[in-house]
Amino acid sequence: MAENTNESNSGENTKSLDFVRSIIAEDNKTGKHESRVHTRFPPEPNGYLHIGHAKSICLNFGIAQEFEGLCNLRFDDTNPVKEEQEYVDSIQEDIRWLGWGWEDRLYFASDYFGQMYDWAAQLIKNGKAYVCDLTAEETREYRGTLTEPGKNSPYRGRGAQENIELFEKMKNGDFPDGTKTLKAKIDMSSPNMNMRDPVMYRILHATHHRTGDKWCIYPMYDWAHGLEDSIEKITHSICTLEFEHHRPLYDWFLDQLEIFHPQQIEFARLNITYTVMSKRKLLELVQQNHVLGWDDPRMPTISGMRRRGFTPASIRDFCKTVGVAKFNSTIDIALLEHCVRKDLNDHAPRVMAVLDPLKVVIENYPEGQTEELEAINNPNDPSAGTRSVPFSKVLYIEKTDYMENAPRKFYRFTEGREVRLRYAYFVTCNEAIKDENGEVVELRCTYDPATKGGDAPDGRKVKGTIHWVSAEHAVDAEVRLYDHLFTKENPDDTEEGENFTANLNPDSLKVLTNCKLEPSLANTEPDFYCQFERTGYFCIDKDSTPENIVFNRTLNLRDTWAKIQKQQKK
RNA sequence: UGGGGUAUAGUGUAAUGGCAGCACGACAGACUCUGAAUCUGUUUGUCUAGGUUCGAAUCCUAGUACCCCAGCCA
Repeated sequence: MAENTNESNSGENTKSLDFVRSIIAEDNKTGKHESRVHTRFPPEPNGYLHIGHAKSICLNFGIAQEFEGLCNLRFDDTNPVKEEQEYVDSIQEDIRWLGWGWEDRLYFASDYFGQMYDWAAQLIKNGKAYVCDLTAEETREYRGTLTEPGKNSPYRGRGAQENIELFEKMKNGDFPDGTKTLKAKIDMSSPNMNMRDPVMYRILHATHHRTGDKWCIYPMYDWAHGLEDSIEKITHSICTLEFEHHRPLYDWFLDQLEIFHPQQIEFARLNITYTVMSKRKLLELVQQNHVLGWDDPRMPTISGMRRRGFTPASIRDFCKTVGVAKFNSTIDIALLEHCVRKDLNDHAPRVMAVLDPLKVVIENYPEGQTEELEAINNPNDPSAGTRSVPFSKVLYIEKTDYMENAPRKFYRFTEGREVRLRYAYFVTCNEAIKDENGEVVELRCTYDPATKGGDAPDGRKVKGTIHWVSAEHAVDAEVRLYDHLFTKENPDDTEEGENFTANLNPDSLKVLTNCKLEPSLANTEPDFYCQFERTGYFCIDKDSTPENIVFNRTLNLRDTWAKIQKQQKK
């Protein structure tokens, strides 16, 4: 089932299961559905997948894997005016990238339109459905309100034969859009609005991305979805909470038809702080150019997170960690970031790169000399080996690694303080040279030749170790820094009359163009990712070219010093 | 004020009548050639009020708060 997932836990073990898995384990035990487990992920191809979908994907494909069952990918393409092939393609790419597969079980609701039509005719013959001539507005009026019952449509009493004929004419395109619907005959006074004669088919003279102009009537979700599940012999139809009060209708259709009856189970959708999760809002961000596209690295879309450098394993880990329940919760984005850092920490090779360069001259280092120093690729993974990094008289370090009149707690460069250049030497700063504006532009330093490699033979210690890049050998690059897309935990927390976009973070993207990389980064693969030591995790952006190397910052490293500074400012 | 749901630490999530646990966060310390990682410790919780019981997060009763539903969207 899953192509490269490590997570495995048998659905039968005694570990605590979430409520969905508990239901399934129980059904398995009692032999319901012959102890078969078959789930499905049923996206509508009307947008890009986001992290909320990933939760559902991991749930459905994960359950199938754990219970040794199957999970189908099914496009719920019942509304041609909103759906496009582009989305069909991107959705498949994203699910595969996440590490899941569906073998030959790729299905489309549109392939079932014929069967659905026949079943509708059956309901009509049984007096359970009728063609209604009410307009959309009239239908709304007849439906009643939350506290008042609706009233029967004047067309409710049409005979079966008349209904059949009208329905066939609807199918044949004899009526314009919106003039007729097929409705289920249930109960206009039901306290559940969904049961007040819900629409099963509407007339839509629209070209469908798969069936073309073959159909001009299209089934509504409530009518279609259970049938799709039933046709595919789905045992457990897992969906989100808002479908809870659609379940009686889901059940009603299947009962009337007396066909295979899957069990619908609802769970709470995923919410995360500092971002939005509705397709509508994501679309608005894209269309109003608040972001650069669906795959903007700040977006919570799968494609955005992929471009940002989040790994499939970390997203799967996150989805597993957040759990499954019916409580409407909001997950702290720090948990997502934790899962990403955890995976990257294990696998990302370390390199040195300077984002905001400050020139350093080692005054007592021989002019024109270059030494190759050995650097460890991943301290957490000895098998990653080592590489050599060139050292010379003129270097770059981060501007933030020097401070004038630094406090004792500042372990980096300040006049007279000895620090270690990682894998290189102990170096002492003698003087900071300033430009006419008083800004520090260069550090004059001396090194201790006896400390080559980074250790002092006399055993003396230094508190600080900083990264550096040899100026002569440095590779230039552009680096894009990302931060939360919104400044508020809940972007919908707005002033009266404001839209969630009022909470957009103006600093969510910062582009740095004068970054200096160690030379090993001159040629990298398109999907290369790494850790810039002491800075964060980075990956090559799709905009990167050999002439203009572009890195995205996936996430910064946790930064205790920044935290201390922030506290002192308060 | 119709109906359907849900309430456990700052945020999530376990415990199915028997010691309220875990993760993330926060805080403190150890270690450190990444102020990272790692390790150790601390902190904070059963929505409220009654009841049943030797014993209640769990069962009962009554409240409270929040979410969802009046598309020919899904």
